Amino acid sequence: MVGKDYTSIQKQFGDNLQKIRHNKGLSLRALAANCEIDDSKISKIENGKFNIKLSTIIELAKGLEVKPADLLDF
Amino acid sequence: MVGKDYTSIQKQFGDNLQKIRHNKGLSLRALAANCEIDDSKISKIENGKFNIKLSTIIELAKGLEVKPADLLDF
DNA sequence: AAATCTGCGGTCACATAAGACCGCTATTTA
DNA sequence: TAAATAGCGGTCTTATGTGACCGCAGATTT
Repeated sequence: MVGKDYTSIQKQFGDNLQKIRHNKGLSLRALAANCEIDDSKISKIENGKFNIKLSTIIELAKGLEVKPADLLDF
Repeated sequence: MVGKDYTSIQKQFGDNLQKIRHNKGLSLRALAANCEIDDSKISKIENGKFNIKLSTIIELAKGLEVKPADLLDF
């Protein structure tokens, strides 16, 4: 373990992402189709397994049709 | 060039970051001291040279005393 | 029962952010 | 005029996110 642990933030982000996706009534594969991100990866993100990059946040927001800032509103 | 190009989004993020930093009257080194991120790296981020991770967005927000979402509000 | 959908876990090569440095050029100030 | 201060560019190693896959269990639909 070299750096700090960010799994808590990753989980918060993931929970928020999943909540928004459910609100939009989208399945993992449906969202995946909208944003060119593999569905298994979105699953991992929702479960707090990744410290994703800015570009991925942008893509997810696009696929969900929300503002990028909304994904960080938690 | 393997993936998409996100420099435009990186630049927008960087501009926004710099604007907020200036609003707070902080120098690169002052902000760096607040968030444990090297000042030269913050400079590069502000100039759109990095596709930073979620954890870095969180750290910058902490150092600037703003909400993470504010950094994506552009 | 069979087909489909949904969420999720794992693999592997590759690209790149992170982290910790150094040092230069201006500009400001003591 | 010397010394901080501010912005920025470059280097090197290491850690890890990305992208593209595969396959499975459980629920739902036909």
